Amino acid sequence: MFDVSENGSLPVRVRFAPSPTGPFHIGSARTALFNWLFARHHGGTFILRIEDTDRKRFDPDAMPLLLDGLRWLGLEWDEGPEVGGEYGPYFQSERSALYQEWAEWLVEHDLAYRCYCTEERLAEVRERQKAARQDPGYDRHCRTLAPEERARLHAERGGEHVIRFKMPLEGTTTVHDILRDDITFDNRRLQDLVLLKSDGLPTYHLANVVDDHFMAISHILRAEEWISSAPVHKNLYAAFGWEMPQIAHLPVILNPSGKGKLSKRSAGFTEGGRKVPVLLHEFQEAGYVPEAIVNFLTNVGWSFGDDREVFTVEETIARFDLKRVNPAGSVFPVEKLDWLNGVYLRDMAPERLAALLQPVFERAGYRAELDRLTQVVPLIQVRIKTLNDALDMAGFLFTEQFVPAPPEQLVPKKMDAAATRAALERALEMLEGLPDWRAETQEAAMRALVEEMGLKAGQLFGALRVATTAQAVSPPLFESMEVLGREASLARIRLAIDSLA
RNA sequence: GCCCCCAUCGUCUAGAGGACCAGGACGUGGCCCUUUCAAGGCCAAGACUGGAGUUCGAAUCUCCAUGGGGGCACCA
Repeated sequence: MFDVSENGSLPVRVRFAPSPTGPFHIGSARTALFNWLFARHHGGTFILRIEDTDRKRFDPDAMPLLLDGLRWLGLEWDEGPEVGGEYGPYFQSERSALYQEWAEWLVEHDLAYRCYCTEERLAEVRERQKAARQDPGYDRHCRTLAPEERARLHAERGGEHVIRFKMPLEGTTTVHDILRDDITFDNRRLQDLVLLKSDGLPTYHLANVVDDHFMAISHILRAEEWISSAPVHKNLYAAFGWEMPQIAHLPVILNPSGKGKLSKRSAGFTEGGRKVPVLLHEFQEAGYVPEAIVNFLTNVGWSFGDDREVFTVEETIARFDLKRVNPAGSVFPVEKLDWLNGVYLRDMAPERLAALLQPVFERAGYRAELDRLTQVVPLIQVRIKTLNDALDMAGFLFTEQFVPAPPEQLVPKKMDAAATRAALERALEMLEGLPDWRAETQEAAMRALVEEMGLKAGQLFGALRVATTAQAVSPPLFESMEVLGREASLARIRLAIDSLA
């Protein structure tokens, strides 16, 4: 039905094919991103296909997480759920008839067979193999059944069976991987994989081949863990007489703190004692922005060139080249994401940052109006690496019930409580008399006071900082006080003076 | 156990036989700036896993070893 003589000249059609079994993992997001970049670079089509053939692991929360996540990252799909397309349906659960039809076709052509083995027998076989130190795998018991025996088993099991692929028993299969060139497998090591499960639904092996064919997929970009089943897929294409898409296996992302690939279980603690986000929504909740995540992800396993680390998606699309993907797995460099996110936050238009900050403050229980946030942004923009950092940095500007710092924290180095109190009293007096509440006006007055009292600027400013913000670290003092407002600032200073009594 | 993939600073990477006593970035350390914290500027330390080949010449090619990773389901 598709006359594909020259695969390389076909229009580029790639798919991201997740299965809705849980939250959206950052590694999957990277696979999606690379597919998307590849499609956009070649002016091709990016397809989203939902591989929901595992009824046991299906998770109803997964779909919204997935779709929202992709959209949040800006990875719009051209065909798939909610947008449709000519090659649908895009849910595998709605394509059962197609898989059954082609599985039967294989059986009819003696390229696959019905297997009646029970799970118990399969487990037994595995046990035996383990005991005998043999390679695990199906023993092909049902591959060569005599017709009578087959009929007997069919009746005995009430017709329940799976369909298995008849792998060639000899020879080798060579798969051409775009990143790794030819990979050759010994067919004797390969399995008679299940194609159609006893519930009538396909396994990945059948579904991906049938769908990729009928959806006219030109290139498969999938994770490295599929390498070992690639030769079976290749044989399946051959059995069907279909041309196999070009294929590239993307490197895995490894766990930052230990061994193995990055997984949900990696969400432990890194050396710095910080929680490592692994799921896309965790990155979102931690206050990372999508542009930073996209930029960050393109730097893992791929590099822009020209010694550049920061670039726009448009630039990435223009340059993206599969051949530059590094086949080696890489540790997830979280610290670099913090830096990059900070870069994006600093370069962002202040209005936009204010808008992004609003929901963050509100979720944290603050009442944060946009115009107020807009005043605050200039004070914190260069000081935050994630949106959430703004909470610690500027929360004091939004609290309705101010909780003062313990009095001992008010006392600067080389001063005692009495001296601090005296300094604050004098400062209060001067601030109260100021003609206006601009930061410059405050600063001029306070610098004069420093002179007058023979203090160091850091001492007075430090005491005022703790008094007005209840923090040892804050945005610049006078700008903070300006935004805080005269009354609130003075009230907090009075509170501090009283606490030093 | 078997099969497969991979291998450059702590980490992410550049490097496709001579331009490399190996470049960039994050992180780290130091200095400058400075009211705290950042940001910014300058500087520094820091790597071709090992061994055999091939070659006039190897981080780059080949082989072996080692190390890391992935896979061996009626999960994807």
